[in-house]
Amino acid sequence: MTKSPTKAATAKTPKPKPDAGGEAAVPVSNRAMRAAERRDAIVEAAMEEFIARGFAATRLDDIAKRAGVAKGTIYLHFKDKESMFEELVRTVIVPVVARLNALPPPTGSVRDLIETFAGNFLKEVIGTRRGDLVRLIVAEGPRFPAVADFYYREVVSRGIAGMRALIELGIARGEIRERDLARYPQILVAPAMIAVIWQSLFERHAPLDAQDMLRVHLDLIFGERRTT
Amino acid sequence: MTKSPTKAATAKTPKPKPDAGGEAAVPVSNRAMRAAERRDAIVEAAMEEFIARGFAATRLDDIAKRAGVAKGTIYLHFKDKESMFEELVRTVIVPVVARLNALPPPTGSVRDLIETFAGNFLKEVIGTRRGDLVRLIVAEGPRFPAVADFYYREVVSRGIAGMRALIELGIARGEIRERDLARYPQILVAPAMIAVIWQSLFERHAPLDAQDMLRVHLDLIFGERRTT
DNA sequence: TATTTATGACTGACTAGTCAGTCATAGTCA
DNA sequence: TGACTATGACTGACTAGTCAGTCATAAATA
Repeated sequence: MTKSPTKAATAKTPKPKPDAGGEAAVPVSNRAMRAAERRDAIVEAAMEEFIARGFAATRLDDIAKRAGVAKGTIYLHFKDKESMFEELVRTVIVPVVARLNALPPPTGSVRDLIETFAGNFLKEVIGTRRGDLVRLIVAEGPRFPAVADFYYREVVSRGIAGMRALIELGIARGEIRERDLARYPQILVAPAMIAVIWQSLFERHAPLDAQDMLRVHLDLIFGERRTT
Repeated sequence: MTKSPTKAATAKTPKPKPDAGGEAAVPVSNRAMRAAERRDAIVEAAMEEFIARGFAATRLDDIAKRAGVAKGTIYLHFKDKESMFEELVRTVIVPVVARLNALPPPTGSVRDLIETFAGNFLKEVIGTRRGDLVRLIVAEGPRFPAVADFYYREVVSRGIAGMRALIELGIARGEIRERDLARYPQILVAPAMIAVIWQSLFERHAPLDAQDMLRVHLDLIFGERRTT
């Protein structure tokens, strides 16, 4: 994504930048647009590299090369490697949170709600780049309190609160038996997190059918299986 | 640190005198003994540093200093930084696995067995150095296939197999309703893993009563709470 | 042309790994 | 037993290399 067809071809390109055809929308100045494009390319490249090598072992030269940009350009957008990492996490996570917040169409049973949510999670996180980001946060969190704080505030605490609300609704409606579950929404989420980590580490040893696993887990919580 | 004669300054063994006689059994030569001691000191120091900083950001100089040893000494025991890391993981994990293998005294209900197991896990892993090691493996696994392989082979696959056996026993005895659980022992273990990670990352934001959480989870699996 | 933006060669700090030399200990002999 | 030699564990200064961050210069843009 954002691979932006153009500049990708190394900085070498003499820039056949005719823009003749009218390049569609040019909302901001052409210049600002290209700058934003570059920033995105850098973020994407950095994400790739950080996930693959971790913070300390990632070289800015590699990020620059992958982004098709000179190293100095990175410093036009970010103060240093560390703050780049922190901003990166924010940049990638914020839209996901926004999407999840706009989720619940209050229809059907609580189980349906949660199942929909799990489906989205499955599609959008487990086994994707974003899943790897989660693993990266787990990995680097202790060395980046700012990242851990941010992640807790924006993702974990909200997620826990949302899940708790759903659980309480489920209890009130009689869908969920175990009343103590509301005290530990982590239990509801745990298998999904495990699936994320499993895919990163052990997929090649023993592939995991995350979807099916989550279904079994929901059966456990909501009682007997609902007829599919 | 002042090279002076008593460089042994580390807590490790002032060892002012070899005292030939006393010391009951001195099976190996004094020399070999001290070498082994040093190796242990290095392993311990390396564990500390790797957990705190991750593989790439850890300096061998720091490990040496913490172990009270010169840098060159490390290379008498390990080929290089990478294989030191790998051996370290083995060294720390093997005894734990050994202990777990010698565990189940086949008494009581399946729930009792699992509860005992969870209690041990709580005491020995969650919130301890070993828990941090687990997080470290999650963090570095993708960059150290050898470590991930080892961990999968020695810990994960055995743990999953063991849990599956317990679950099947529980189903056979009618203690566990959800038959599909046997296909995903991960579900049984997930909250414990989450607890490990939570303690590492979010304890200061929101402390987690892991013991209580695991109890609730078992209630979920085994049906109504058993009278404590 | 003047100004803004991008480049990449360069620098300086830092570190994994080496190795010639030291010295406590084990071994040998008178 | 005491003296003398051999061993090899240990040391730490050093080398060769790496990489984050800088900045003079070039390119693009207005």
